[in-house]
Amino acid sequence: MAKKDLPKISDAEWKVMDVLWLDSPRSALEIIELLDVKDWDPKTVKTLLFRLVKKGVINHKVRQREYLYYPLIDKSEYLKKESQSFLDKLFDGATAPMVAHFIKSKKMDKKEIEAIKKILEDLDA
Amino acid sequence: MAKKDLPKISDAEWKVMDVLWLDSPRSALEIIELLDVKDWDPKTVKTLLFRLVKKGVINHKVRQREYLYYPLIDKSEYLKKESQSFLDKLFDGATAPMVAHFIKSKKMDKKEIEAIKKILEDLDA
DNA sequence: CTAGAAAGATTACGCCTGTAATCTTTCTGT
DNA sequence: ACAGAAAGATTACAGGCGTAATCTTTCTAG
Repeated sequence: MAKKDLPKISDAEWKVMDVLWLDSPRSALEIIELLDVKDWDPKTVKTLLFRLVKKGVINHKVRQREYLYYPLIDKSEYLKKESQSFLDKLFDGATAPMVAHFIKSKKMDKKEIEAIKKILEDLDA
Repeated sequence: MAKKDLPKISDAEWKVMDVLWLDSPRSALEIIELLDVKDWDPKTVKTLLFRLVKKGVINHKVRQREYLYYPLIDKSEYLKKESQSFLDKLFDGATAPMVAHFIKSKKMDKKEIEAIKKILEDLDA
């Protein structure tokens, strides 16, 4: 289970993946419309899809004369990987200080704070 | 106070900055020795320093025939910026789910958990 | 059946990055 | 005073990325 070989996904590619992770398969057209980035040329999105296929992150099957794209790798894999490198790079791998940073800087409302407390309590159990 | 114009720092440059943020000013030689990355050619580090100067992230003053480098921008500025984009990209800006992700996936020890609880308690006060 | 539209495939292009090598200037030791 | 070392400055170079434009193939409307 060598999972270090996750292909790298660039920021722009990530936005495309977010659409596919939400629901798939999707045609190129659908993806273009569902993207939160509205000012990309359709050609640009096609390029990103092409690169993602080449990298082995997604694949497509044919429906008539267009493709339906779908992810080959779970978002959770990438979440784990990206979270880890974020943690390592900015907080030298130490979780608590990182969490502290966010808690202190992001001014969460009561509800969010309670949600986190709940999670912590459950850990104890 | 437009602070959006923080120059971008690459991963390799970040490692150099970590040394300077820890303590400065430092000569190129000192930086090379203090880096946790040991297999970089000294030339590589010089290049990174050069680029950082060009970007306006650090500066240097002359001591005899060598330079002493020091940061012009606080680490906290970059922490804020990078944390925010991490949060936006992976968790759509929602802090609580992000924190939950780390708490659940990172298996912190008792002490870390207590530390975070403490921070949360203090918020309430 | 044919011309234009629409999908996908290929190519483009400049900037950033990682990773140095080479060139230039300036000390330093003999 | 001069040669070699050492710092910094400039140049290199391939691969990734953002952002498309162009080329090719294939449908579809008349």
